[in-house]
Amino acid sequence: MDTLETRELRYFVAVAEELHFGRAAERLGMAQPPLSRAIQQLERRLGVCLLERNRRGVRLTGAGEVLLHEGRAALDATAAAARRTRRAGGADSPGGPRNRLVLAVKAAASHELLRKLLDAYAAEPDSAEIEVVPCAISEQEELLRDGRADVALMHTPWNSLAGFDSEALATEGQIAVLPAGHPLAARKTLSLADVSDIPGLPLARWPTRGVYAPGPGPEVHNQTQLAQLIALGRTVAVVPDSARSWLWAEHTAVPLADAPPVVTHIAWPAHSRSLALAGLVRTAVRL
Amino acid sequence: MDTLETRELRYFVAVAEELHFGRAAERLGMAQPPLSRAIQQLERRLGVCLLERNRRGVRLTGAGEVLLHEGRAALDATAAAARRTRRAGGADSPGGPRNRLVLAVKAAASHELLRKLLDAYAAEPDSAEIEVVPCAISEQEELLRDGRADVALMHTPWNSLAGFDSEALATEGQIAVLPAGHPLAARKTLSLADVSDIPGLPLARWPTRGVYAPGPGPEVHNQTQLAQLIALGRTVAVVPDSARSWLWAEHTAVPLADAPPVVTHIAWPAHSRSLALAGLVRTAVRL
DNA sequence: ACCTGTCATACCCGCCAGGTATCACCACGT
DNA sequence: ACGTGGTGATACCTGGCGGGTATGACAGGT
Repeated sequence: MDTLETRELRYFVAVAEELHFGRAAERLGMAQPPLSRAIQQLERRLGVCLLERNRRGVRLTGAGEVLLHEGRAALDATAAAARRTRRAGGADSPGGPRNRLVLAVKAAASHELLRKLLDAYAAEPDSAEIEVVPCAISEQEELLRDGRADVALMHTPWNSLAGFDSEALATEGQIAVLPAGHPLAARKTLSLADVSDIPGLPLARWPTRGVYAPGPGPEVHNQTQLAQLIALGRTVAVVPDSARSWLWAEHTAVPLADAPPVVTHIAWPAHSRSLALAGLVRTAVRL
Repeated sequence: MDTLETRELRYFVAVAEELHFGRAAERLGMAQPPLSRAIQQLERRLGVCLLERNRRGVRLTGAGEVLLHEGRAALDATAAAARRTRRAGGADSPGGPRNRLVLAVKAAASHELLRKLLDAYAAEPDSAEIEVVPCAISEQEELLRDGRADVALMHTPWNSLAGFDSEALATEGQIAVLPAGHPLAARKTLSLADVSDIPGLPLARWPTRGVYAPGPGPEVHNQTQLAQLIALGRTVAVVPDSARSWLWAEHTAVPLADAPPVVTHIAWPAHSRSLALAGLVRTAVRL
């Protein structure tokens, strides 16, 4: 009577994202009429109008927005249940695959810390196998939520720790990376205001979830591009202190006095009860 | 192919909790054979053995334990989606019911703070209606997770804030409540060690999720009972400072130097994006 | 051996999810 | 005004599967 089925949620989320029954049906691999009917039934069962069908297209109502957000979370949770159960399967078969943890990391971030963590954990008795999955920083939270990863190394303030349990592992300041010859490169320390508006040297822009914020600086999408553009005297960047390890001879790093500190956390789904995870976290906080 | 249906999760959780197909089927309002078949199908689709059926009963495998935990979380999330969508429905109908927030509080805890919060929020422009739901402290997290509540006043260290966003609102120490005539009642301050083992005056025991920890003290399940037993000289209790407001003349409160401080938080589901909630939180942190 | 309690199997039925064909509607062209 | 294309809704049919009843297989307790 009042239990939403996963199928209905999948259907609604597809329609709400496409705002078009035909395209949503195609994405779901089905015909359009049964999809229309399913959504109508969903609205009747919830006693709520989810979509506003006016001529030419569909719009979400307030309740529809709520169901889109909550439904995505619910679908993530069920997908996580399936994935984690599959991975746990066979763990009790004698001599079967070892319990395995999937660790999501932003590529090249905190790799010193990561190396130490992996070495220390592997030395522990009864340690599980760790599969390291490099991904974009904006994907880490999604991976944890839908069960593709069990634990992640995250960096505030870029990652949000909302909804996860976490332990802080390290704190570092931020530096401005300038072309070696630049006048400001001679300074002992700089402020954010100093570097945010240098004439002829705009701050580089990173994509956030695939889209670039508007601004004058060049769009970069990997660290090598950034390094080159700085070396060529075309841009400046603000990065955490540990990025010094990949700087070139043509770069100069100057500490930023007022930039927010970057904190590396180990984070995991709040309800997780895995012994292997607990061991990894214990190892991490002891580093 | 690989999407778990809500129905399957409901079935499995019932079986995993009962560890008995017959009783689980009865609880689900269905016959036992289709339930057996559904679980078998689930195991085949996941490619994982969830239950160990030996003679006489059923036991969970490791994968089964994982699915029980993760499945409960997923079911909570879908139930929350349905409830919150229903409540959001009608909010856009002109002149319809105001947007409403459900606030879960432990009965009688932080009632001074609660009163100030409700008054201050009601004075805000565009404030939503607040429905206050009193409940046991162990139920608050469940209410937030399955959508019966939108926000809660929680108290560390008794509540766990795992999986929620929160803001700390107030910190208070703890006091020992003694019978007025007791020798220790003359002391200016006490330590936990002082009160944990007073001859003839054992610490009262509160239920945690309905069950009492073993121990010598009397079992109490509400504040009036506790007050009376203390007044009769049968027990001692350790409570937060704000509990002074309900003490009797026959009680004496003595501060505890080494008890962990009690922090009152306002907490809400981490993914929540409600404007009304944001307003309430803003009001709360300004108090 | 018997009975008892457990879960699995066999078989049947009715419902509903999904497909196809079509309609109703509106915004466009001209 | 009139087609025309593209939208979501309706009508109707069918197959699969979720669910019920009856029964089997098997292990313990007596």
